[in-house]
Amino acid sequence: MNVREQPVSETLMPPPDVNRAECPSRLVLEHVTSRWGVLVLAALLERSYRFSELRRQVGGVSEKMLAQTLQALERDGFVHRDAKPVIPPRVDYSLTPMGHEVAEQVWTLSRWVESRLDDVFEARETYDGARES
Amino acid sequence: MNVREQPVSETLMPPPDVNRAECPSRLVLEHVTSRWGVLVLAALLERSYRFSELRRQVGGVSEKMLAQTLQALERDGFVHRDAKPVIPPRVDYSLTPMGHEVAEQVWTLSRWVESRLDDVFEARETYDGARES
DNA sequence: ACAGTAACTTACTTCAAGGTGGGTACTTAC
DNA sequence: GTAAGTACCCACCTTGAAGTAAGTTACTGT
Repeated sequence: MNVREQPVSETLMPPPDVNRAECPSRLVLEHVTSRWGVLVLAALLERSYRFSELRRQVGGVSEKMLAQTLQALERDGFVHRDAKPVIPPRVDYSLTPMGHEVAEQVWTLSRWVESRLDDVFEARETYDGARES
Repeated sequence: MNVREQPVSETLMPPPDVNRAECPSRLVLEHVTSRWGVLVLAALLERSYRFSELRRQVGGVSEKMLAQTLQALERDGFVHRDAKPVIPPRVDYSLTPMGHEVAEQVWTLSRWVESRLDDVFEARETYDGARES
C-alpha cells in the first residue's frame, strides 16, 4: 500500500465541517457570532479601542462580558491586546490580520441587517397577522 | 417652523444602529447569528429541506430548537415554510430572496472559519502557552 | 490621608437557552 | 397489531449565558 505517515497527528482528524456536532469549528464560529463578539469585531474594524472606550462604543455590554468576549477573541487569534505598563492601566485592543478578515464579514452582515430592518418588520407583521385567530 | 409631518410614524424612530442597546436590529442580528440560525441558513442555501432532513443535516439540533429557530427565521422573513396538506405531514423549508442574501453571508463566514481552523488552533497554543506559570 | 482612575476579577444571582420525554394524528410497512 | 415515520407542541428541568455589584492594584492629584 505504501501509505505515508500522517505528518501532524497520529489520530487523523476529519476535515472541518460545521454541520458535525463535534466539529471544533463550531466553537470558533460561536465566538465570532456571539452576541457581543459580532459587535466587538465590527467596532474594532473602524479603529482600535481601549477597554473602556469599547465599552462605551458597544452599547449595553457589561465589563465582565466585554472582558470575556475579548479574551475569547484574543485566544482564537482575532484580536490583539496591547497592555501598556502604566498606571492607571492602558490597554489597546486591535484586530489581527485574521481578525480583520472576520470583522469585515460581520461588519457587512451587521450593516446588511440594519439596512433591511424595515423589510423584517414588514415580514413580521404579515406573519403575526396571519395567525391571529 | 413649517416642519412636515412624518409620513410613516408619529414617534420618529432613530436610524438603525446595532451599537445602541435598544436597537431592534440587534434582535434580528441575533436570530441570524444564533447557534442554530447560522447553520440552518447555511444549509438552506444549498437546497430546500424538509424538517427532518434538516434535522439530520444539521448535526446535534433537537427538534425543539430546530422548530424554534425556523419559526424565528420565518417570522423575520428569511425562511419560507411550505406545508403540504398530506399525511404523513410534509413541510418544505426554503429561503426567501432576503433569506438568500443573509444565508450567503453566513455560509461564507462558516466556510471561512472552517478554512482557518488551523490558524485558530495555533493562536490558541501560543496564547495558552504564554500564560502557564 | 483620601478620592479617583483603568482594567480588570470574583462572587452571587437571575434569566433565557436548551435538552428530555411525553403526546398527537394519521399512514405505511412488517 | 404494532412499530416506525412525520412535523410538530407542551411541560418540566438543567445548564450556561449574562447581569450586578463589589473588590483589586498601584499610582496621581488635592
